[in-house]
Amino acid sequence: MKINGVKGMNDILPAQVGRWQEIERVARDVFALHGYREVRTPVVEPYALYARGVGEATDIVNKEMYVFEDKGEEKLALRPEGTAGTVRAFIEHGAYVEGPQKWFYVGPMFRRERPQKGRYRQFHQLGVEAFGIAEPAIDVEQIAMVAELFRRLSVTASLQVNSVGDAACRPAYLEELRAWLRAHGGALCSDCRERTERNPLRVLDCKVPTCQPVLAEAPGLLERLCDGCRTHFDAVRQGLEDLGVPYRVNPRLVRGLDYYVRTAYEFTSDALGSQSAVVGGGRYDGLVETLGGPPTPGIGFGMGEERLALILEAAGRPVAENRPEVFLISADDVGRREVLRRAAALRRAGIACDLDARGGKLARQFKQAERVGARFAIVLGAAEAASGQAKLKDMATREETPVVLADLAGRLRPAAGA
RNA sequence: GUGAGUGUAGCUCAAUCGGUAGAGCACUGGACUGUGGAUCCGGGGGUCGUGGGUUCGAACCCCAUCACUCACCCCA
Repeated sequence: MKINGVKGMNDILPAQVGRWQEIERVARDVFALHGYREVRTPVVEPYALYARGVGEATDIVNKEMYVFEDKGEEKLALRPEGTAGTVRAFIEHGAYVEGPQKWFYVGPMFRRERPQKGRYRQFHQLGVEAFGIAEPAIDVEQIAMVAELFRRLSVTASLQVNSVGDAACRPAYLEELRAWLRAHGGALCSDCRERTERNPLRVLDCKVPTCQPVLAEAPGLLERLCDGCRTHFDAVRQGLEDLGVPYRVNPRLVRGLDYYVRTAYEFTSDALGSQSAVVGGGRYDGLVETLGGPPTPGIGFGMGEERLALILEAAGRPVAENRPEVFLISADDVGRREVLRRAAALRRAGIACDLDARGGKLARQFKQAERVGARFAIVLGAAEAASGQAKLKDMATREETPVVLADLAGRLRPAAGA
Protein backbone atom coordinates (compact mmCIF):
# COMPACT_ATOMS: atom_id res chain seq x y z
CA MET A 1 0.00 0.00 0.00
CA LYS A 2 1.55 3.23 -1.16
CA ILE A 3 1.18 6.14 1.20
CA ASN A 4 1.15 9.63 -0.24
CA GLY A 5 1.89 12.92 1.43
CA VAL A 6 -0.90 14.99 2.94
CA LYS A 7 -2.81 17.22 0.54
CA GLY A 8 -1.29 20.67 0.28
CA MET A 9 1.84 19.66 2.20
CA ASN A 10 4.78 19.43 -0.15
CA ASP A 11 8.19 17.83 -0.19
CA ILE A 12 11.08 20.09 -1.05
CA LEU A 13 13.49 17.73 -2.77
CA PRO A 14 17.28 18.10 -2.93
CA ALA A 15 17.12 19.42 -6.48
CA GLN A 16 15.01 22.36 -5.31
CA VAL A 17 16.15 22.93 -1.76
CA GLY A 18 18.94 25.25 -2.88
CA ARG A 19 16.30 27.82 -3.64
CA TRP A 20 15.04 27.74 -0.06
CA GLN A 21 18.56 27.88 1.30
CA GLU A 22 19.38 30.90 -0.82
CA ILE A 23 16.24 32.75 0.25
CA GLU A 24 16.88 32.00 3.89
CA ARG A 25 20.55 32.89 3.72
CA VAL A 26 19.91 36.26 2.09
CA ALA A 27 17.02 36.99 4.44
CA ARG A 28 19.07 36.16 7.52
CA ASP A 29 21.82 38.47 6.30
CA VAL A 30 19.44 41.33 5.63
CA PHE A 31 17.56 40.88 8.91
CA ALA A 32 20.82 40.83 10.83
CA LEU A 33 21.99 43.99 9.04
CA HIS A 34 18.86 45.69 10.35
CA GLY A 35 19.27 44.53 13.94
CA TYR A 36 16.71 41.73 13.95
CA ARG A 37 17.48 38.64 16.03
CA GLU A 38 16.06 35.18 15.48
CA VAL A 39 13.43 33.65 17.74
CA ARG A 40 12.23 30.06 17.51
CA THR A 41 8.84 29.25 18.89
CA PRO A 42 6.79 26.02 18.81
CA VAL A 43 4.69 25.00 15.86
CA VAL A 44 1.90 24.15 18.30
CA GLU A 45 0.27 26.74 20.52
CA PRO A 46 -2.88 26.87 22.65
CA TYR A 47 -5.95 27.36 20.50
CA ALA A 48 -6.92 30.31 22.67
CA LEU A 49 -3.83 32.24 21.57
CA TYR A 50 -5.16 32.51 18.03
CA ALA A 51 -8.79 32.87 19.00
CA ARG A 52 -7.90 35.91 21.06
CA GLY A 53 -4.94 37.23 19.09
CA VAL A 54 -5.83 36.72 15.45
CA GLY A 55 -9.55 37.03 16.05
CA GLU A 56 -12.38 34.58 16.52
CA ALA A 57 -14.25 35.92 13.50
CA THR A 58 -11.41 35.63 10.99
CA ASP A 59 -11.41 32.89 8.37
CA ILE A 60 -8.02 31.79 9.59
CA VAL A 61 -9.30 30.94 13.04
CA ASN A 62 -12.81 29.77 12.39
CA LYS A 63 -12.31 27.67 9.30
CA GLU A 64 -8.67 27.21 8.39
CA MET A 65 -6.90 26.20 11.58
CA TYR A 66 -5.81 22.68 12.40
CA VAL A 67 -7.19 22.23 15.90
CA PHE A 68 -6.88 19.16 18.11
CA GLU A 69 -7.24 17.99 21.67
CA ASP A 70 -4.02 16.89 23.31
CA LYS A 71 -5.21 13.63 24.92
CA GLY A 72 -8.28 15.43 26.10
CA GLU A 73 -6.27 17.84 28.21
CA GLU A 74 -5.93 21.00 26.20
CA LYS A 75 -7.20 22.45 22.96
CA LEU A 76 -4.20 23.08 20.72
CA ALA A 77 -3.64 24.42 17.23
CA LEU A 78 -0.98 24.20 14.55
CA ARG A 79 0.19 27.77 14.07
CA PRO A 80 -1.55 29.45 11.13
CA GLU A 81 0.72 32.51 11.30
CA GLY A 82 3.76 33.62 13.21
CA THR A 83 2.90 36.86 14.98
CA ALA A 84 0.69 35.51 17.76
CA GLY A 85 3.23 32.95 18.93
CA THR A 86 6.05 35.46 18.78
CA VAL A 87 4.04 37.94 20.84
CA ARG A 88 3.22 35.19 23.32
CA ALA A 89 6.92 34.42 23.75
CA PHE A 90 7.73 38.13 24.01
CA ILE A 91 5.28 38.51 26.88
CA GLU A 92 5.99 35.19 28.57
CA HIS A 93 9.68 35.95 28.91
CA GLY A 94 9.24 39.56 29.94
CA ALA A 95 11.22 40.78 26.97
CA TYR A 96 9.39 44.10 27.12
CA VAL A 97 11.45 45.27 30.12
CA GLU A 98 14.52 45.59 27.91
CA GLY A 99 13.17 48.24 25.61
CA PRO A 100 12.51 47.87 21.91
CA GLN A 101 13.06 44.42 20.45
CA LYS A 102 13.43 43.39 16.83
CA TRP A 103 12.89 39.68 16.21
CA PHE A 104 12.55 37.46 13.18
CA TYR A 105 11.47 33.88 12.62
CA VAL A 106 11.52 31.30 9.84
CA GLY A 107 9.36 28.24 9.67
CA PRO A 108 6.28 26.32 8.62
CA MET A 109 2.71 27.54 9.09
CA PHE A 110 -0.48 25.55 8.61
CA ARG A 111 -3.85 26.47 7.19
CA ARG A 112 -6.47 24.04 5.98
CA GLU A 113 -7.51 25.70 2.71
CA ARG A 114 -8.02 24.32 -0.75
CA PRO A 115 -4.55 24.32 -2.27
CA GLN A 116 -3.82 26.25 -5.45
CA LYS A 117 -0.86 28.00 -7.00
CA GLY A 118 1.03 29.75 -4.22
CA ARG A 119 -1.28 28.48 -1.52
CA TYR A 120 -0.56 25.37 0.49
CA ARG A 121 -1.71 23.77 3.72
CA GLN A 122 1.80 23.72 5.04
CA PHE A 123 3.77 26.70 3.88
CA HIS A 124 6.80 28.59 5.09
CA GLN A 125 7.07 32.12 6.27
CA LEU A 126 9.92 34.43 7.03
CA GLY A 127 8.60 37.04 9.38
CA VAL A 128 9.77 39.89 11.54
CA GLU A 129 8.29 41.72 14.52
CA ALA A 130 9.44 45.00 16.02
CA PHE A 131 8.14 45.65 19.54
CA GLY A 132 8.02 48.82 21.55
CA ILE A 133 8.34 51.41 18.81
CA ALA A 134 5.28 53.51 18.04
CA GLU A 135 7.10 55.91 15.75
CA PRO A 136 6.59 55.70 11.99
CA ALA A 137 10.36 55.44 11.53
CA ILE A 138 10.22 51.74 12.27
CA ASP A 139 7.44 51.25 9.71
CA VAL A 140 9.65 52.89 7.12
CA GLU A 141 12.76 50.97 8.10
CA GLN A 142 10.91 47.67 7.99
CA ILE A 143 9.36 48.26 4.60
CA ALA A 144 12.69 49.44 3.22
CA MET A 145 14.24 46.27 4.61
CA VAL A 146 11.92 44.17 2.46
CA ALA A 147 12.84 46.29 -0.53
CA GLU A 148 16.53 45.67 0.18
CA LEU A 149 15.92 41.94 0.56
CA PHE A 150 14.16 41.87 -2.80
CA ARG A 151 16.91 43.90 -4.37
CA ARG A 152 19.47 41.35 -3.22
CA LEU A 153 17.38 38.50 -4.59
CA SER A 154 16.75 40.41 -7.84
CA VAL A 155 13.03 40.10 -7.23
CA THR A 156 10.68 42.75 -8.50
CA ALA A 157 7.51 43.26 -6.52
CA SER A 158 5.27 46.26 -6.14
CA LEU A 159 4.55 47.86 -2.80
CA GLN A 160 1.12 49.00 -1.71
CA VAL A 161 0.54 50.83 1.54
CA ASN A 162 -2.54 51.91 3.40
CA SER A 163 -3.71 52.98 6.81
CA VAL A 164 -6.52 50.99 8.36
CA GLY A 165 -7.02 53.44 11.22
CA ASP A 166 -7.02 52.65 14.91
CA ALA A 167 -9.38 52.40 17.88
CA ALA A 168 -9.97 56.14 17.71
CA CYS A 169 -11.22 56.33 14.13
CA ARG A 170 -11.90 52.89 12.69
CA PRO A 171 -15.02 51.91 14.70
CA ALA A 172 -16.86 55.07 13.72
CA TYR A 173 -15.81 54.63 10.13
CA LEU A 174 -16.92 51.00 10.07
CA GLU A 175 -20.37 52.01 11.28
CA GLU A 176 -20.59 54.73 8.65
CA LEU A 177 -19.46 52.32 5.97
CA ARG A 178 -21.82 49.59 7.11
CA ALA A 179 -24.76 51.98 7.12
CA TRP A 180 -23.84 53.16 3.64
CA LEU A 181 -23.49 49.59 2.38
CA ARG A 182 -26.85 48.61 3.84
CA ALA A 183 -28.44 51.56 2.08
CA HIS A 184 -26.88 50.51 -1.23
CA GLY A 185 -27.27 46.79 -0.71
CA GLY A 186 -29.71 46.46 -3.55
CA ALA A 187 -27.01 47.31 -6.07
CA LEU A 188 -24.45 44.93 -4.62
CA CYS A 189 -23.84 41.22 -5.09
CA SER A 190 -24.94 38.68 -2.50
CA ASP A 191 -21.38 38.20 -1.24
CA CYS A 192 -21.11 41.91 -0.60
CA ARG A 193 -24.38 42.03 1.31
CA GLU A 194 -23.15 39.21 3.51
CA ARG A 195 -19.75 40.78 4.03
CA THR A 196 -21.38 44.07 4.97
CA GLU A 197 -22.13 42.64 8.40
CA ARG A 198 -19.15 40.32 8.84
CA ASN A 199 -16.26 42.29 7.37
CA PRO A 200 -17.32 45.53 5.73
CA LEU A 201 -13.79 46.58 4.72
CA ARG A 202 -13.63 43.52 2.50
CA VAL A 203 -16.62 44.67 0.51
CA LEU A 204 -14.55 47.50 -0.94
CA ASP A 205 -12.33 44.88 -2.52
CA CYS A 206 -15.14 43.07 -4.34
CA LYS A 207 -14.16 41.96 -7.82
CA VAL A 208 -17.66 41.62 -9.20
CA PRO A 209 -17.82 44.14 -12.08
CA THR A 210 -21.27 45.44 -11.25
CA CYS A 211 -20.22 46.27 -7.70
CA GLN A 212 -17.23 48.41 -8.69
CA PRO A 213 -19.01 51.58 -9.85
CA VAL A 214 -21.27 51.50 -6.81
CA LEU A 215 -18.39 51.03 -4.39
CA ALA A 216 -16.44 53.88 -5.94
CA GLU A 217 -18.89 56.20 -4.18
CA ALA A 218 -18.52 54.54 -0.78
CA PRO A 219 -17.00 56.55 2.09
CA GLY A 220 -13.23 56.11 2.32
CA LEU A 221 -11.28 55.54 5.50
CA LEU A 222 -8.29 57.62 4.50
CA GLU A 223 -10.44 60.78 4.56
CA ARG A 224 -11.69 59.90 8.04
CA LEU A 225 -8.48 59.01 9.84
CA CYS A 226 -8.05 60.57 13.24
CA ASP A 227 -5.20 63.07 13.66
CA GLY A 228 -2.86 60.50 15.12
CA CYS A 229 -3.38 58.03 12.27
CA ARG A 230 -3.16 60.72 9.65
CA THR A 231 0.10 62.10 11.00
CA HIS A 232 1.52 58.61 11.27
CA PHE A 233 0.53 57.68 7.73
CA ASP A 234 1.92 60.91 6.30
CA ALA A 235 5.22 60.28 8.06
CA VAL A 236 5.41 56.75 6.69
CA ARG A 237 4.84 58.03 3.19
CA GLN A 238 7.41 60.78 3.64
CA GLY A 239 9.93 58.28 4.95
CA LEU A 240 9.45 55.96 1.99
CA GLU A 241 9.96 58.86 -0.35
CA ASP A 242 13.10 59.94 1.53
CA LEU A 243 14.53 56.45 1.06
CA GLY A 244 13.43 56.21 -2.55
CA VAL A 245 11.23 53.20 -1.98
CA PRO A 246 8.54 53.25 -4.67
CA TYR A 247 5.02 52.61 -3.42
CA ARG A 248 1.39 53.12 -4.23
CA VAL A 249 -1.34 54.04 -1.76
CA ASN A 250 -4.14 51.52 -2.02
CA PRO A 251 -7.10 52.64 0.10
CA ARG A 252 -8.69 49.24 -0.49
CA LEU A 253 -5.82 47.31 1.04
CA VAL A 254 -7.10 45.36 4.03
CA ARG A 255 -5.33 42.82 6.16
CA GLY A 256 -7.16 39.65 7.06
CA LEU A 257 -6.23 39.55 10.70
CA ASP A 258 -8.07 41.51 13.36
CA TYR A 259 -5.06 42.91 15.14
CA TYR A 260 -3.82 45.33 12.49
CA VAL A 261 -4.01 49.10 13.03
CA ARG A 262 -2.66 52.05 11.14
CA THR A 263 0.00 50.94 8.65
CA ALA A 264 -0.90 48.01 6.42
CA TYR A 265 1.27 47.04 3.49
CA GLU A 266 1.70 44.38 0.92
CA PHE A 267 4.26 43.45 -1.71
CA THR A 268 2.73 41.76 -4.74
CA SER A 269 4.09 40.08 -7.84
CA ASP A 270 2.39 39.19 -11.08
CA ALA A 271 4.41 35.97 -11.29
CA LEU A 272 2.21 34.37 -8.67
CA GLY A 273 -1.14 33.82 -10.33
CA SER A 274 -4.13 34.61 -8.24
CA GLN A 275 -2.37 34.60 -4.85
CA SER A 276 -0.31 37.64 -5.69
CA ALA A 277 0.87 38.79 -2.26
CA VAL A 278 4.39 37.76 -1.34
CA VAL A 279 4.68 39.92 1.77
CA GLY A 280 1.88 41.15 4.00
CA GLY A 281 2.55 43.31 7.00
CA GLY A 282 1.27 45.95 9.29
CA ARG A 283 1.12 47.52 12.69
CA TYR A 284 -0.54 45.82 15.69
CA ASP A 285 -0.28 48.28 18.56
CA GLY A 286 -2.96 46.62 20.70
CA LEU A 287 -1.97 42.99 20.32
CA VAL A 288 0.57 42.65 23.12
CA GLU A 289 -1.93 44.05 25.56
CA THR A 290 -4.72 41.85 24.23
CA LEU A 291 -2.55 38.82 24.93
CA GLY A 292 -1.86 39.85 28.52
CA GLY A 293 1.27 41.99 28.21
CA PRO A 294 1.82 45.67 28.93
CA PRO A 295 0.66 48.16 26.29
CA THR A 296 3.34 47.78 23.61
CA PRO A 297 3.26 48.93 20.02
CA GLY A 298 4.35 46.47 17.36
CA ILE A 299 4.75 46.08 13.65
CA GLY A 300 5.72 43.11 11.53
CA PHE A 301 5.32 41.22 8.33
CA GLY A 302 5.04 37.70 7.05
CA MET A 303 6.73 36.70 3.83
CA GLY A 304 5.68 33.61 1.88
CA GLU A 305 8.71 31.51 1.12
CA GLU A 306 6.97 29.31 -1.45
CA ARG A 307 5.73 32.42 -3.21
CA LEU A 308 9.19 33.91 -3.23
CA ALA A 309 10.49 30.64 -4.66
CA LEU A 310 7.81 30.77 -7.36
CA ILE A 311 8.90 34.26 -8.33
CA LEU A 312 12.53 33.21 -8.60
CA GLU A 313 11.55 30.17 -10.63
CA ALA A 314 9.38 32.23 -12.97
CA ALA A 315 12.34 34.58 -13.47
CA GLY A 316 14.36 31.60 -14.64
CA ARG A 317 16.84 31.81 -11.81
CA PRO A 318 18.91 28.64 -11.49
CA VAL A 319 18.88 26.68 -8.27
CA ALA A 320 22.21 26.86 -6.49
CA GLU A 321 23.56 23.36 -5.92
CA ASN A 322 26.34 22.21 -3.65
CA ARG A 323 28.87 20.47 -5.84
CA PRO A 324 31.95 18.54 -4.84
CA GLU A 325 35.27 20.07 -5.87
CA VAL A 326 36.73 16.72 -6.72
CA PHE A 327 35.48 13.17 -7.31
CA LEU A 328 37.83 10.35 -6.35
CA ILE A 329 37.74 7.36 -8.66
CA SER A 330 39.21 3.98 -7.78
CA ALA A 331 40.97 1.95 -10.45
CA ASP A 332 41.53 -1.25 -8.50
CA ASP A 333 41.50 -2.76 -5.01
CA VAL A 334 44.38 -0.60 -3.86
CA GLY A 335 42.52 2.40 -5.21
CA ARG A 336 39.36 1.52 -3.31
CA ARG A 337 41.23 1.90 -0.03
CA GLU A 338 43.12 4.91 -1.29
CA VAL A 339 40.08 6.97 -2.27
CA LEU A 340 38.58 6.64 1.19
CA ARG A 341 41.84 7.73 2.83
CA ARG A 342 42.40 10.63 0.43
CA ALA A 343 38.77 11.74 0.71
CA ALA A 344 38.98 11.85 4.50
CA ALA A 345 42.14 13.96 4.30
CA LEU A 346 40.64 16.36 1.76
CA ARG A 347 37.51 16.80 3.82
CA ARG A 348 39.60 17.55 6.88
CA ALA A 349 41.20 20.31 4.79
CA GLY A 350 37.74 21.68 4.02
CA ILE A 351 37.52 20.48 0.46
CA ALA A 352 34.21 19.04 -0.62
CA CYS A 353 34.76 15.72 -2.34
CA ASP A 354 32.81 12.63 -3.21
CA LEU A 355 33.40 9.13 -4.48
CA ASP A 356 31.40 6.21 -5.76
CA ALA A 357 31.37 3.80 -2.85
CA ARG A 358 30.23 1.03 -5.16
CA GLY A 359 33.55 1.17 -7.00
CA GLY A 360 33.24 -0.68 -10.27
CA LYS A 361 34.12 0.34 -13.80
CA LEU A 362 35.83 3.65 -14.42
CA ALA A 363 33.20 4.69 -16.93
CA ARG A 364 30.47 4.30 -14.37
CA GLN A 365 32.43 6.22 -11.75
CA PHE A 366 33.07 9.04 -14.19
CA LYS A 367 29.40 9.15 -14.97
CA GLN A 368 28.65 9.44 -11.29
CA ALA A 369 31.25 12.23 -11.03
CA GLU A 370 29.47 14.07 -13.78
CA ARG A 371 26.08 13.51 -12.26
CA VAL A 372 27.04 15.05 -8.93
CA GLY A 373 28.61 18.00 -10.72
CA ALA A 374 32.22 17.53 -9.58
CA ARG A 375 34.66 20.10 -10.96
CA PHE A 376 37.58 17.69 -11.02
CA ALA A 377 38.06 13.96 -11.05
CA ILE A 378 41.11 11.95 -10.13
CA VAL A 379 41.79 8.29 -10.69
CA LEU A 380 43.64 6.44 -7.94
CA GLY A 381 45.02 2.92 -8.11
CA ALA A 382 48.09 0.86 -7.38
CA ALA A 383 50.22 2.93 -9.77
CA GLU A 384 49.31 6.24 -8.14
CA ALA A 385 49.74 4.84 -4.65
CA ALA A 386 53.22 3.66 -5.57
CA SER A 387 54.37 6.82 -7.36
CA GLY A 388 52.53 9.36 -5.22
CA GLN A 389 51.47 11.02 -8.48
CA ALA A 390 48.18 11.17 -10.31
CA LYS A 391 46.36 13.07 -13.03
CA LEU A 392 43.81 15.68 -12.01
CA LYS A 393 41.11 15.89 -14.66
CA ASP A 394 39.05 19.00 -15.25
CA MET A 395 35.57 17.67 -15.90
CA ALA A 396 34.58 20.61 -18.07
CA THR A 397 37.61 20.81 -20.35
CA ARG A 398 38.68 17.14 -20.06
CA GLU A 399 42.22 18.30 -19.55
CA GLU A 400 44.45 16.24 -17.29
CA THR A 401 47.34 17.73 -15.36
CA PRO A 402 49.84 15.84 -13.24
CA VAL A 403 49.65 16.36 -9.47
CA VAL A 404 51.68 15.14 -6.55
CA LEU A 405 49.09 13.53 -4.28
CA ALA A 406 50.60 15.13 -1.20
CA ASP A 407 49.84 18.55 -2.75
CA LEU A 408 46.30 17.72 -3.78
CA ALA A 409 44.55 19.72 -1.07
CA GLY A 410 46.59 22.77 -1.92
CA ARG A 411 45.58 22.56 -5.57
CA LEU A 412 41.85 22.51 -4.80
CA ARG A 413 39.51 25.13 -3.52
CA PRO A 414 38.11 24.88 0.00
CA ALA A 415 34.33 24.54 0.12
CA ALA A 416 32.42 27.74 0.86
CA GLY A 417 31.95 28.21 4.55
CA ALA A 418 34.51 25.56 5.47
C1' G B 1 -16.92 25.18 1.49
C1' U B 2 -18.08 26.16 -4.28
C1' G B 3 -16.81 25.64 -9.57
C1' A B 4 -13.99 24.08 -13.82
C1' G B 5 -10.14 21.23 -16.03
C1' U B 6 -6.84 17.01 -16.09
C1' G B 7 -5.53 11.71 -14.79
C1' U B 8 -1.43 6.51 -19.91
C1' A B 9 6.26 4.31 -17.88
C1' G B 10 10.33 7.84 -12.79
C1' C B 11 9.36 12.80 -15.97
C1' U B 12 6.98 15.23 -20.48
C1' C B 13 3.45 13.41 -23.66
C1' A B 14 1.31 10.28 -28.18
C1' A B 15 -2.19 6.36 -29.52
C1' U B 16 -6.89 8.01 -36.18
C1' C B 17 -13.38 5.12 -36.34
C1' G B 18 -13.79 1.43 -29.97
C1' G B 19 -9.59 -3.51 -32.36
C1' U B 20 -5.93 -5.31 -26.64
C1' A B 21 -0.21 0.63 -25.47
C1' G B 22 4.19 3.84 -27.91
C1' A B 23 7.98 7.96 -28.23
C1' G B 24 11.48 11.39 -26.13
C1' C B 25 14.08 12.21 -21.68
C1' A B 26 15.79 9.44 -17.43
C1' C B 27 17.76 4.58 -15.73
C1' U B 28 20.72 0.27 -17.14
C1' G B 29 24.08 -2.85 -20.34
C1' G B 30 27.15 -3.02 -24.70
C1' A B 31 30.15 -0.97 -28.99
C1' C B 32 34.94 1.06 -25.53
C1' U B 33 40.10 -4.17 -20.62
C1' G B 34 42.51 3.03 -16.85
C1' U B 35 38.29 7.92 -18.46
C1' G B 36 32.14 11.00 -18.28
C1' G B 37 28.85 14.42 -21.92
C1' A B 38 28.30 12.91 -28.63
C1' U B 39 26.78 8.62 -31.73
C1' C B 40 24.95 3.65 -32.54
C1' C B 41 22.77 -1.01 -30.70
C1' G B 42 20.26 -3.61 -26.75
C1' G B 43 17.50 -4.06 -21.85
C1' G B 44 14.29 -3.27 -17.66
C1' G B 45 10.07 -0.56 -16.44
C1' G B 46 2.49 -0.01 -17.38
C1' U B 47 -3.56 -2.52 -12.57
C1' C B 48 -4.05 3.21 -19.13
C1' G B 49 -6.02 6.71 -11.17
C1' U B 50 -9.87 3.14 -8.96
C1' G B 51 -14.63 0.48 -9.20
C1' G B 52 -18.72 -0.70 -12.05
C1' G B 53 -21.54 -0.52 -16.79
C1' U B 54 -22.26 -0.76 -22.41
C1' U B 55 -19.84 -3.87 -26.27
C1' C B 56 -17.67 -9.72 -29.64
C1' G B 57 -13.90 -6.23 -28.05
C1' A B 58 -12.77 -0.13 -23.94
C1' A B 59 -6.88 4.00 -22.71
C1' C B 60 -11.08 5.82 -25.85
C1' C B 61 -18.26 5.66 -24.66
C1' C B 62 -21.57 5.93 -19.82
C1' C B 63 -21.97 6.15 -14.27
C1' A B 64 -19.65 6.50 -9.66
C1' U B 65 -15.39 7.45 -6.88
C1' C B 66 -10.46 9.14 -5.70
C1' A B 67 -6.31 12.22 -6.75
C1' C B 68 -4.05 16.39 -8.83
C1' U B 69 -4.27 21.37 -11.00
C1' C B 70 -6.39 26.10 -11.55
C1' A B 71 -10.01 29.54 -10.04
C1' C B 72 -13.79 31.52 -6.33
C1' C B 73 -13.46 32.54 -1.16
C1' C B 74 -9.41 34.02 1.70
C1' C B 75 -4.45 35.00 2.16
C1' A B 76 1.85 34.40 2.68
